[in-house]
Formats: sequence, C-alpha cells, structure tokens
Amino acid sequence: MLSKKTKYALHALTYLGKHRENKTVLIHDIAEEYGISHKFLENILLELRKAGYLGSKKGKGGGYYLIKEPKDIALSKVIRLLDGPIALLPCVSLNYYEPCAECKDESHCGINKVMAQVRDETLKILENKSLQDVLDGE
Amino acid sequence: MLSKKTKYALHALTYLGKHRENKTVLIHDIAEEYGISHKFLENILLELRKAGYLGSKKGKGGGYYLIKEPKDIALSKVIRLLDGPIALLPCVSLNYYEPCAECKDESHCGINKVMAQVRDETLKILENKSLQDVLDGE
DNA sequence: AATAAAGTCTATAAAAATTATAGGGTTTAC
DNA sequence: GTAAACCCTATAATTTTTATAGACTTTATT
Repeated sequence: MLSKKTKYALHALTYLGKHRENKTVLIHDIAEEYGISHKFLENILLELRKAGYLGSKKGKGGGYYLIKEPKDIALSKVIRLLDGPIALLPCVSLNYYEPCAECKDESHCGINKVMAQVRDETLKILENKSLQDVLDGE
Repeated sequence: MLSKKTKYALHALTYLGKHRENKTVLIHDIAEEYGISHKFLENILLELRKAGYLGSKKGKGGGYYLIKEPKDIALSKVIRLLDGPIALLPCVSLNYYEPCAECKDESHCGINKVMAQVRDETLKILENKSLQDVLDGE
C-alpha cells in the first residue's frame, strides 16, 4: 500500500493541476479540500517543491503552483520520491536495490523472478501514466 | 513492499516444496537455511497451517509438511494472508476495500482509476502464479 | 514411565516506520 | 509595520512490524 503521504501528494498535485489558472494555491485550501492536516500537507508540499514539481511564493498572496506540465509528471517518480521503492521486494527494486539477506543466489530465486515480473508490469503503468492522465480520469 | 513475514512465508513454502519427499521438515531447518529467527518463523508456519497450507506433526520426529499441491498454492492468497491488501490503495482493494476518507466521489477519482489498473495487472500475475512456478524458477 | 524433542498458543516487548504537531524563522503585499 | 503565507527542523504520538518469552501439549524412544 502507498503511504498516506504519497496519496496526499497525488491529491495535492491533482488539485494544483486543476487550478493552474490561479497563480497560486494555498496549502490551506488543499488541506481543506481533502480534510488533511495543514501541517502534514505542508511537509509534503515542501518535499514536492524541493524535488522540482512545485514553485512557491512566500508572503501575503503567496502559495504553491505547478512548475511542470502535468504530462511531464510521471506517477512512478512521485511515488518513489515519497514512498521509496515501488517493487515488492528490495532485491527487485531498480531504484532502491538491496540484496535479501536470506537469499544465497538471487539468480536462482523463484520468488525474485515472479516479483521482478510484477515490478515490470507495475512500472509499465506507473512510468507511463502522468498527472495529466489522472486529471483526465477525474 | 512485502513484509518480511510474507517474504519468509514464501521462502518457507518453497523450502517445503523442495523437500516433499521428507515426511516432515523442522522449523529449525528452515530457519537455519534462511537465517531467520526460529520463533518468528514458528508464528508464520502456524499461520500457514491454520490457513490450510501446511500440516504438522508434534513430538519427536515431528515437523511441517505441505498439504496442498504446489500448483494449487496461488501467491496472491499467501500474500493476502500474511500481508493484507495487494492493491496500492484501500479504495481499489478487492479483498480489503475501504473508502478513502479524503475522496468525495470514487468514481470520479483519477488516482483511483490508475491504481485499479495497477491492481489488475498485479493480480493477473499473482493469481496465476503458484508455488509450483516459484519452484520451477529456482 | 521417564525423558527429550517438537509443535502450540498467547502475550508482550522492542524496534521501526508512519503520521502528526509545534514553533520560531523568513519573505512579501499592502 | 503588520499580517499573511511559506520555510525548516525538531520532536511527539501512533501504528505497524519484527522479535522474543515461556508455559503447554503431543509423541517417539528407551
């Protein structure tokens, strides 16, 4: 399962994508829309900004806004940023690989093989779906 | 990511599948093979037994053994038993469904739609792959 | 019958990860 | 100069996961 953090990040991006005509959107408004704690969301938006998805403006009249085109925001990247690995096992993770301590020989592990397949199919979707696709699905 | 519990369960089933010619296999031997804590594994095997995957024999000379054919043990079922939902969000889980508190209308949620697609592709694999496939992949 | 081996079961402890909050700092519009 | 709004780091609270403990039952063997 995705963490709430990740889920909220996706919601926040969706909200920002829907309000691109506004120069900025308040954390407060997003938090209210989804019933999320303001402070929790603040940390999430900060992370998204540091990762280059969002811009912000401080002070009165400030807020957040998307700085990437929705079509250029791959869901896989957002999930990895906030949640870490997408794969079901560390030994098949492309971005967060770690060997499994209990496994003597990964190349002869049947579990590894199945999970690699799951990873491939999952990534086939998440790498090709963008925020634009999410917006289109609303 | 799958929990260690689930991963160990899959390893244990694999081990038992490989040693079907033995009448029983000791927890101890499985734990040693994979470097897992005996007691932790004990709880896992107990759960697999209660779910009808394993039989056991108490007392001296006792141990565990598979009571299903490896081809009849779907990976999806094992994962659900030990880890819960396979889906990435509660709102797209078939077996552990829960609505997302922040979502007003699931049928118009773009995130829901993508995650349902991921679930479908994941299940296409995990429901059709069995312990036998794991054994064949070793 | 005694003993030791092996699983049973439930409870609890320890550790890690997730979720949430706090609060002072900085910037900016007005 | 004041209030609005984001910035940033730390910490607290909660939940989940991982691990351990220990007393109990069953069974083979001698």
